[in-house]
Amino acid sequence: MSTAKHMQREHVGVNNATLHYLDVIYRLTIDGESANTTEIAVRLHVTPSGASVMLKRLSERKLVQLTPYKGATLTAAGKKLALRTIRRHRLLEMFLVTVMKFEWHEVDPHAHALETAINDEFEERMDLMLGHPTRCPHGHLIPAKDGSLPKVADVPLMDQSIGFDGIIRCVDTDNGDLLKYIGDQGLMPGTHVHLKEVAPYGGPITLESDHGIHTLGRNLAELVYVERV
Amino acid sequence: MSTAKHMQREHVGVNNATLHYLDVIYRLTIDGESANTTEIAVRLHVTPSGASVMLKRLSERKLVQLTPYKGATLTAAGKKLALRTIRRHRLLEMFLVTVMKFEWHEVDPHAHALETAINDEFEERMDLMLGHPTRCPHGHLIPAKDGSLPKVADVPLMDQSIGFDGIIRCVDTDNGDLLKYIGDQGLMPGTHVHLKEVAPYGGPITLESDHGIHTLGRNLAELVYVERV
DNA sequence: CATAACATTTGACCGGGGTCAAACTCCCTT
DNA sequence: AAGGGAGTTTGACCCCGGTCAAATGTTATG
Repeated sequence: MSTAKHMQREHVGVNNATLHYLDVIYRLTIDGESANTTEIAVRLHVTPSGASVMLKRLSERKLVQLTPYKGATLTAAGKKLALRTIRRHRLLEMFLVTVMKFEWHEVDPHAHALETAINDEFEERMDLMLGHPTRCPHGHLIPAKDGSLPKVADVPLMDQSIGFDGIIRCVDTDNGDLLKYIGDQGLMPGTHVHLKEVAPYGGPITLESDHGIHTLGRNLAELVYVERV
Repeated sequence: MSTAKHMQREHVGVNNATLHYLDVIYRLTIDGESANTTEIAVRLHVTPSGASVMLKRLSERKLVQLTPYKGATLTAAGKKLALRTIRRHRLLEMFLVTVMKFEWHEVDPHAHALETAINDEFEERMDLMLGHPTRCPHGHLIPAKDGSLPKVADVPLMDQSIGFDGIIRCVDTDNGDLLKYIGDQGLMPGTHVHLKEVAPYGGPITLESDHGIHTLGRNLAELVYVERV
């Protein structure tokens, strides 16, 4: 009878904690590897033992495929929920920036808190207002309603050689400080960049953009994905 | 360290369930009476025994003043949290209608799901975008940041006599069906109405507005609050 | 190949928010 | 004043998501 309850969890056992686990496991298994317990625990700020117990529960709920002592992957059902959460997260980030005028380095925590609180109608209203965006403000892909991801030509900036010309497509971090620093230099998705120099032995790289010359440490440069023009 | 965790609960023990209890108790004690366990339970879709246990916990946390077998009221701390939740709920409703173009009969469940997920920054951003509104779309007062409520001259439509002229200020229900019905007739806050007739023995009333003549059953008419012009 | 180092799981426990059934208060009526 | 019925609380129990310490599995290394 409770409309409110209906909105908070449509399937029994699919609640905030569950969705956050699935989300993290999805990210850790994108590369095809299975996710190990400790890594999951770290990302969720939980002890490995706690994560271990939760993983067992998730596998009983058929959301996770668990091989004890080996690792976890998502089942089809789990992946679907993970992609839904990620879609909501990224739509929310876009919404927060575009509609509510938050800055790109502020939005991740808000989106995280909201991603498990909204429902289909809210998700669709955002999608509509934003004109069906395919990327979040940081350039991550927004899964479609059916879970599919657009094909893109993003490549790591650090795989390119000197002289490369391209457009920034994604800055792959949720660390607000780093994002603010990078954003303050105008190095956001859409910016045209030219790779001028790569210092040896893990040294900094030098980029040129419309906003001038930028020197980025290797750790920052590794977050940047580009598309060749 | 977890930013996300920080955003979800700033004080230990103040979580969704707690806030929803405080919210309900606040509403039940506005009239000065103390709230009885069964009524709280009904509103939260919980058994009276469950509510009883929770009330004890809330009183241990000094959010509720509990007199066993008598009833509950809020402490200053509990009231503050309740008012914050109500402020967020009503700002959200306003936001959903004004910015996201939801209809007034759709927004309550959304706002309910979101009211415990947002934080100060989000609340303030909405408040700013909306120009510091003092009422939600249904006309309920939005508590200020400090918990204070604006003084208003709302009176029940049903306390007025035939010939009364005034402006609808509030439609006091969260029932979507009723709201849709009432809204479809244009009887929303701001509408000028003239009380033409009151049928005896709990019969319907007849109103005149810019949209024409309306006949409302007593139960609906009792939800309407007006300001004399 | 044994063993150390590390990752993982288990076991005992906790708090939170529920359930149901039984016991208890309160208060109204006879 | 005594009962009875409604409302409330308690007790025993449940699931969920955690903790810590101990046991166990896996793997790399000398």
